[in-house]
Amino acid sequence: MPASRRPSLSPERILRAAIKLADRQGLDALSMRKLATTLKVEAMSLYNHVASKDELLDGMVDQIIGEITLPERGGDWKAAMRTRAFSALAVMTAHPWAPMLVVSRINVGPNMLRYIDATLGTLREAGLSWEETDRAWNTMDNYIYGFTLQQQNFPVNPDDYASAAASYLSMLPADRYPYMHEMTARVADGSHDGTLDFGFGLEVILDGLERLRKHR
Amino acid sequence: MPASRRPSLSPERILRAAIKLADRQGLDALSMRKLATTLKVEAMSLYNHVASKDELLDGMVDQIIGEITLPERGGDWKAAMRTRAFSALAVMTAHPWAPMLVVSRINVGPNMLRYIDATLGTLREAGLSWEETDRAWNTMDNYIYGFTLQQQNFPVNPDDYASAAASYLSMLPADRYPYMHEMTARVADGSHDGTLDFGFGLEVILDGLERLRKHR
DNA sequence: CCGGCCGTACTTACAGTGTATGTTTCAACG
DNA sequence: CGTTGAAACATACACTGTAAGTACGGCCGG
Repeated sequence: MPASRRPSLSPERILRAAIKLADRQGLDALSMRKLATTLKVEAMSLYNHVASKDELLDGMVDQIIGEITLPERGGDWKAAMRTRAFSALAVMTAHPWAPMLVVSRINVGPNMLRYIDATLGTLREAGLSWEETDRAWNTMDNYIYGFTLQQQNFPVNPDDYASAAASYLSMLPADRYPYMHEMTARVADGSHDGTLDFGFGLEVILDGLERLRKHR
Repeated sequence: MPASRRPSLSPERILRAAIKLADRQGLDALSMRKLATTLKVEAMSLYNHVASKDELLDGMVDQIIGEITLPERGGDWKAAMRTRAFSALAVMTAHPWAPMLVVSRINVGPNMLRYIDATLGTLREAGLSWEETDRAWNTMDNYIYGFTLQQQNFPVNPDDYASAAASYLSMLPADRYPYMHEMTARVADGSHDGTLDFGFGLEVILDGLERLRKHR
C-alpha cells in the first residue's frame, strides 16, 4: 500500500467527520454538503466511499455502540447490567444524536451484534430462561433508550432547572393541573430536585428481574 | 366553483387530515404540499391556520395523547397504571408515527398536561413521595416510549417472525454471536416466540415500584 | 344599493435537502 | 510512454419548509 496515493477520503475519515459534526452541531446540521465542506470536498465525492446517507448513519450508530463497555461475564449479573447500562447512558450523552438514530432504524452492525450477544449471554448465564432473557434484555434497553431520548430534550441544564420551573408555574394552573403544579412548585422552591435520575428506574427493573430469577 | 366558498379550511380539519395522512403513509409522507393536496388546496393556504409545521406536529401529538384513557383514581394504583400503559400502547400502535414525535420534542398541550397530571395524581395518592412519584412516572413512561419505538420498526409482523428468523440465522455465525444465534434458532424452530411482550417489562416495573412503596 | 375592508386562498420564489448522471483529473501500471 | 480506472468535481432534478406578494369574494357601514 503506497503512501502517497491521491484519495484524500476514506469511509473511516468520513465516518469520523460525520460523528464530529453531529456531536458539535446536531443531527439536523449533518447534511452531505456540510459534511463534505468540513472535509474540503464536494458533496458527491462522499458517494465514492459511502453508498448513501442512510448507510452513513448506520455506520455512525455502530461506531458509537462500539464505545459501550460490554457486560462482564461470570460475575454478579446485576453489577454487569448496571455497568453496561451506565456506560450506554454515558455514550448516548456524549453523542446526543445517537438514541434517536438507534430507535428509528434497524441496526445490525458488528458492534451492535456483539453488544447484544454479550448482554444475552450475561442474562442467560445468570440463570434466566431464553424467553426471560429475551424479555429482560428488551425491558432494560427500552428503558435505556427511553431515558436517553427524554434526557436529550430535557428543557434546561440541571443547574437552571429550579429557576426554569418557576417560570413554568404560570402555565400550570393549580385548579386544572394540581399535581403538576405542586410538583413544579417543589422544584422551583428547591424541596424537590426534579433532575432526571437514571439509576432509580434501572434499580427498579433490576430488582424486578432478580425476584423473577429467584422465584423459580 | 361551489357556493359555500369561504372557510374551507380550519385548524381542526387540517389536524385531522394530517393525522390521517401520517397514519396511512407514514410521517415521512407528511409534507405541507401533500397535506394540502389531500385538502384540495395549495400548500401555503395551510399557513393561514397553522403557524408552522412544527406547531402542526405538536397539535397532532396532543390530539392522539387525548385518546389515551386516563388512569382511574381512588382504586388499585397498579391496575390504574396498567390500564393507562396498555391504552398508551394501543394508541401508539394505531398511530405509529406518534412515539417518535413524542420523544423528539417537548409537548405541553392541554391533553398532555392532563395526562401527566392524572398519572402523577394516581401515584401520589397511592402513597409515593413527590420524589418517588416523579421517578416512578418517568420510569414507566421511558419504558412505554422505548417499547413503542422498538415495536414500530420491528422487522416483520409476528406471524412471519419464525420464518424471518430462519433467514437471519446466516448473518449470525454461532462462533461469533453464540447467544444471538441460539436465540434466533429457537425463534426459527418455534421453541421460543420472539414476539415483543409489553406486559413483561411493565409488570417488572410495577412490582419494583410496589416493593418500594411497601418498604417505607 | 354600493364601496371598501379584510381574511382566505393562490402564486411565486428562495435556500436547502439527497442523490442520479456525466465529466474531468491524475497516480500507477503495462 | 500511453492506457486505465478510481476519485473528485459539476450539473441537474425532484423534493422540502416557508417568506412575500397578489387576487378574490363575502361581510358591513354608508
